[in-house]
Amino acid sequence: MSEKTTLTDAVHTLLRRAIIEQALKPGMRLPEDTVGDQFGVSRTIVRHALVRLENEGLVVTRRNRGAFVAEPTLEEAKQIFEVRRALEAEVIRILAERMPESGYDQLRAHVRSEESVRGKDGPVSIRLAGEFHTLLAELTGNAVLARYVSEVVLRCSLIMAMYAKSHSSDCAVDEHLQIIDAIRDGDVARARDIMDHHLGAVADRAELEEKPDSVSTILSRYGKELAS
Amino acid sequence: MSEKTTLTDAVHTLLRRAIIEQALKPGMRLPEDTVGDQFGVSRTIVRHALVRLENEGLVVTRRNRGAFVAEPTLEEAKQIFEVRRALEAEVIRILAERMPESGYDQLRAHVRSEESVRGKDGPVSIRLAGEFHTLLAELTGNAVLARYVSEVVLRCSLIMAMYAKSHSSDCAVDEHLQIIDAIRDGDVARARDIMDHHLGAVADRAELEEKPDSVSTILSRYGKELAS
DNA sequence: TATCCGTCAATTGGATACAATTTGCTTGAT
DNA sequence: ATCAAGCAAATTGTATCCAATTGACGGATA
Repeated sequence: MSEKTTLTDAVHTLLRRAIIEQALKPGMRLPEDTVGDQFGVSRTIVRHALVRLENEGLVVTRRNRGAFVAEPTLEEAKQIFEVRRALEAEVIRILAERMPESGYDQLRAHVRSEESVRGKDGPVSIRLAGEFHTLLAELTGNAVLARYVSEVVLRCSLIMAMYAKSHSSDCAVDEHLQIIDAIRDGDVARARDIMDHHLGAVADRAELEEKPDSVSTILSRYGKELAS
Repeated sequence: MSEKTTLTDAVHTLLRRAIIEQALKPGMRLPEDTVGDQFGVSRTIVRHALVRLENEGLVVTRRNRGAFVAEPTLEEAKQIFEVRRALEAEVIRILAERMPESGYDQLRAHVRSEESVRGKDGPVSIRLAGEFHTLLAELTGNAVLARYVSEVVLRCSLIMAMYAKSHSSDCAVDEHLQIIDAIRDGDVARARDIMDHHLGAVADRAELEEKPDSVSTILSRYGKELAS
C-alpha cells in the first residue's frame, strides 16, 4: 500500500533535486527524450515534470527549443530575495504567535543535521540551509505560505549556486539558532532583524561576486549588441 | 507574426477565465475528453492545461478520478487571505517608495472601468476588482511578486465566488481610490490599513455566509466520517 | 432486506506515432 | 572569403492508442 506517488511526481522531484544540487547546472539543456531515456519513462512524463518546474521558476522553456535550467539574472535575484524577505517576515510573525508543540524540537534537530555537515561547502550544505527555512514555513500550518516560501527558497538556492563561490554556511547555522531563540522569546522584531540580516548577507555576498562562469550568459550579452 | 501562443496556453487561459467568472462552478468535474471536444483539441492539450491550473490551485486532481474545479475550504481561504495580506503589504511598501511615472494614470483608468460596471454584481465585477490588485502588483516592477499576487488574487476570486452571495463592489471601488491616494501621499501605514480593512472585510463577509449550496462538499464531510 | 462481492463501463495514466518548427550545416554564388 | 539560400537533422507540438485503476451496477447470500 505504498506507491501512491505518480511517475510525474518522481521525475519532478528528482529533476528538482538535481538542479538544486548543481548536478544540472544553470543554462544546461533538458531535452525531453534524453531525460526520458535516462529515467526510463516517456516524454509525456518528462514534459509534465518540466511544466511544473517551469512554474516553479527553476527551468525556462523556449518555444520549439526545449527546456533549460533557469539562469536567474541579478535583477530576478533581487526580486526573489525581496519577496522572500516579505514572506519569511510573515512566517516569523505567525510563529511568534502560535508555534506548534514539537516545533522547537524539529527545528533544533534540523540545525543539528546542519552542523553535522559544517565545513563542507557542498550542495548538501546549500540544500539543508534551504530546508531550514522551508521547515520554518511549514510549522506555521499555512500550506499556501509554506508552498511559496519553498519556491523562493529553492530559487534562492539556484541563485546561490550560480553567483556565490563559497556558501560558507557557518554563520548561517548560527543565525538559524538565533532566529529560533528570538521566536521562542516572542521577540518578533529581533527575529525579523536577524532574518533580514541573514538574507541580506546572503544576497550581498552573491551580488559581490557576479558570475565568473556561465559562458552562454556572458556571450548572450555580446550577442545582443551585435543584433542592433 | 501573430500566433506565438501555443494551444495549451489558449486552453489554459480560457479555462481559468471560465473558472473565475463562475461559468465553471467549484466542484464541477472537468473530464479531459469533454473539455477537449468542446475546444476541438486533444486530451493531451487539456491535460497540460489542467496541470498548470492545478499548480495555480484553481483545480484539484484526484488519482484516476480526474480534475475538478477547486473547492477551497474555509481553512484554505484563511490561509490564502493571510498570504495575500502579507504580499500586498509588500506591494504597498514598494510602491510608496518607487511608483512608475504612468502608474497613477493606469490605476485611475482601471478604477474608472470598475466604476463603469458599478451596480452589476456579475462575474465581470469580481474579475475587475481582482485585476486592480494585480495591476498594483505589476507596477512594482517585481515580476515574482506580481506573479504571486496574481495567483492569490485569482484564488480569492474563486473563494468569493463560492462563499459570498453578493460581492457588492461599491465600497471596494471607493477603497481602491483611497489606497491610491495613500500611496501617492507616501503614507504606507494608512495604505496598509485600508488594504487590511479591504481584505478583512472581504474575508469576513465570506466567512459569515458559509456555503448554502454545494451538495457534494457537504456530503463529502459526512462521507469522511463514515470512512473511519 | 441489507451487506458483500464480482463484473463492467468510464476515465485517467502512460506510451507511441506523426506533424510542424527550429537550427545548423552544406552548398553555391558574388 | 563572405553571405544567402536551401536542405537535413533534431526537437518539440499534437494526436491517437493501449493499459491500469476506479466507481457503479447488479446479483448472490446470510
